Amino acid sequence: MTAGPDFFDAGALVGVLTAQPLDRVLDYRAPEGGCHVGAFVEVPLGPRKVLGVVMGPGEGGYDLAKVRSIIRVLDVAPMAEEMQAFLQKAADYTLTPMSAMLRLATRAPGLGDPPSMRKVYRLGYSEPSRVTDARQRVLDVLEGQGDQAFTLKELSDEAGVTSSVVKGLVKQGAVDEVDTPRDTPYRRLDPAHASKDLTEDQRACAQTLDTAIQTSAYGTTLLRGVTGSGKTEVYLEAVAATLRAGRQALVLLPEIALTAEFLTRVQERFGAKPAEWHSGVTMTERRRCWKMVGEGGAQLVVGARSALFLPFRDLGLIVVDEEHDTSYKQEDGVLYNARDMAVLRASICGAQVVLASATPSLETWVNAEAGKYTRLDLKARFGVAVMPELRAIDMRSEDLPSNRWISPTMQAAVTQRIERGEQSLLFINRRGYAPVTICRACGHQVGCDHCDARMVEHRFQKRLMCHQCGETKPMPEKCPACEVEGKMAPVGPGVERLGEEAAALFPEARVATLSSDMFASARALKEQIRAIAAGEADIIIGTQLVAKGHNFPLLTLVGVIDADLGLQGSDLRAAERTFQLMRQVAGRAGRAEKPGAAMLQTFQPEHPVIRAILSGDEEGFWRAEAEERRHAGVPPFGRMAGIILSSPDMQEAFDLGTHLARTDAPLRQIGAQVFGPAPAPIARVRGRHRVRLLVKAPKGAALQAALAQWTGALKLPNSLRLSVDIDPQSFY
DNA sequence: ACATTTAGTATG
DNA sequence: ATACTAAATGTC
Repeated sequence: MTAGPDFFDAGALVGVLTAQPLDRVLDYRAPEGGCHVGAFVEVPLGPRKVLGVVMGPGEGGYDLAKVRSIIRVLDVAPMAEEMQAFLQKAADYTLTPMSAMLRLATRAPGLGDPPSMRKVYRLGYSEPSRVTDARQRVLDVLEGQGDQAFTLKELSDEAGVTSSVVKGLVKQGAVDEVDTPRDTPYRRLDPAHASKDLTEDQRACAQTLDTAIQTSAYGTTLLRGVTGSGKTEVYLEAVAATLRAGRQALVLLPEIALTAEFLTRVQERFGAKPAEWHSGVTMTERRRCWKMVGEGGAQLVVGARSALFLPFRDLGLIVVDEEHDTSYKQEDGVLYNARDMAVLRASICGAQVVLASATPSLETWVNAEAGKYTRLDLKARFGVAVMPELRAIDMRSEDLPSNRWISPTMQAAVTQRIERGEQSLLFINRRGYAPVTICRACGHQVGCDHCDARMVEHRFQKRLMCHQCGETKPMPEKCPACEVEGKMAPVGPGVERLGEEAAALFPEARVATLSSDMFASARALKEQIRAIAAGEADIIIGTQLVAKGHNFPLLTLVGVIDADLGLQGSDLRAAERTFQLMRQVAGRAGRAEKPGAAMLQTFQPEHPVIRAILSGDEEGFWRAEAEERRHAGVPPFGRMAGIILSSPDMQEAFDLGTHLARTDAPLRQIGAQVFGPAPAPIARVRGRHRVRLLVKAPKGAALQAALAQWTGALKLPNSLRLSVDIDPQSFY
């Protein structure tokens, strides 16, 4: 109980932030024994007991007779000053109440539980009467790990014996059974356990990262390298350097499905598995992870984006693997981009960030070009990869009935593969239901008269609507550009529809469909992928999912059904996404010795993006795309925000949106424009209709302040909810 | 008249 | 969030 400016004696007035959605600090009296700033506490709130954190001295100004007392200080590591600063800055940036940030940062069950005990096992002092094989393995494991304690499960698994073998040794005193607090430290990771032989290239990159880590200062590095170039080995060396420096490391992965494989690699490199943090982890394990991260009993955490809000004590490195992946953007609740928040957190606590990707996001590429990030390029390990033959199929000259998507040219190419016993992949770059209206004669897409966006068909109203500004018009009979009649068609083939078409076109072929919403579990999906790799399908139909680093040795043709869907207009990142997908998918075709080909069906073969993809000029693509965005004043050369209004009543949400759009004075003040209201990217969530406004502001503008002023003036009815999405990712 | 659902409000 | 109160609606 040290006194000091951050300590409050029993009965002193302190300010406590609770995880309840009251966006202010409430006054309480310090408990028996006093408390420090940052202490996690249990406080009475109305009739309930809730979790809170001591923020500082109380504000006063509230009837002192009504101030209640903190019930107790919880038995967890207090919130570090850096963590508090991080949450505050993240709250300010994303315009999220601090209470919501605190909730994010305390998403572990049973934090307030009294400490309970569990049994762990260590090497004992007496010899066992009979040393069987199984018993010897148990003793070997314990001897190999020094003074490390194992749970019964960890020990028996590691030794490959049943728990009764361990229990037998306990009875004889050869193994010690000790009661310890329930949440035990994770096994130590040994940075020297099994250093891999790195290539010259990898070693150079690892060396640069090592040097950066030794500065103990903030810095961000873009680590570029195609699949198979050994990015993982390089950043695992950065993890090793961090562990040697005695600091903690965090590796963020975009998909839970990929963590199991990654954990194995960590174990091979460091001799033990790291802590894990994602939605699939059990409650008990979550609590252990949270507590141990705070106490320093976890050196490395592998997890999903929310792991960024764990209470690290001394975080020295954050790796964001596949940094361009869109799943880093949280799309409901607190809206944040984990990649950007990683950089923010690192800059506060003096950590290094490694952004790893084969196809970085444009934001990251621009930051690297500007010198804000260090850039490291890994060359392909096995010499220059053989690029597949790339060509466009001009859909304007293909003879194709409406509602058919596989062109005769594509069909011929697939037939050829089937005859040769090779596989074809038909790829759809489509997310959600977002049809585009296109003229099948000239390729013209119907655009909005007021915006840069193209119009999409609205299912209920049988009209075209601009999802940027909400403008509608009837579906035109003839093409506004080439005047041909009856060729206007909504484009939007689904995976299922494409699967049916393939089955009809190739009745003798085995068609496998890969779509994330078609599998109940990650396991079922993995099994399907394994079966395909083994040659149990002739034609694979897939979405983004197949672009994610699977190896199909028999695959020699990739056909992109709708290369245009992503291009032009409604999504500012669409060109970038299309490009990234093509690069990944093209790399997929013909990885083994058989030569591969990629074909893109397009109505716009002269489009710069299609041309850049076909020519394979990566840097050229980024430069051209950056230039276009600079001209348009959109991210990263301008700022954007979305305002999402949700209500059970669509009209109510629209009305408020219209009202907001009319009272945009605070935004005009900073030179920002408002578009909308229009249906939000996800127009209905749990029975609530969602309407969105888009705000576009110049780069230097004080966007958050203006938005706060703008939306703060409203008094919302209970049924309506408003949330602000800074740097939105979805535009459909 | 009473129970049941719904909307609104306060929480130190 | 959540527990409570007040108001509105429904049932016997």
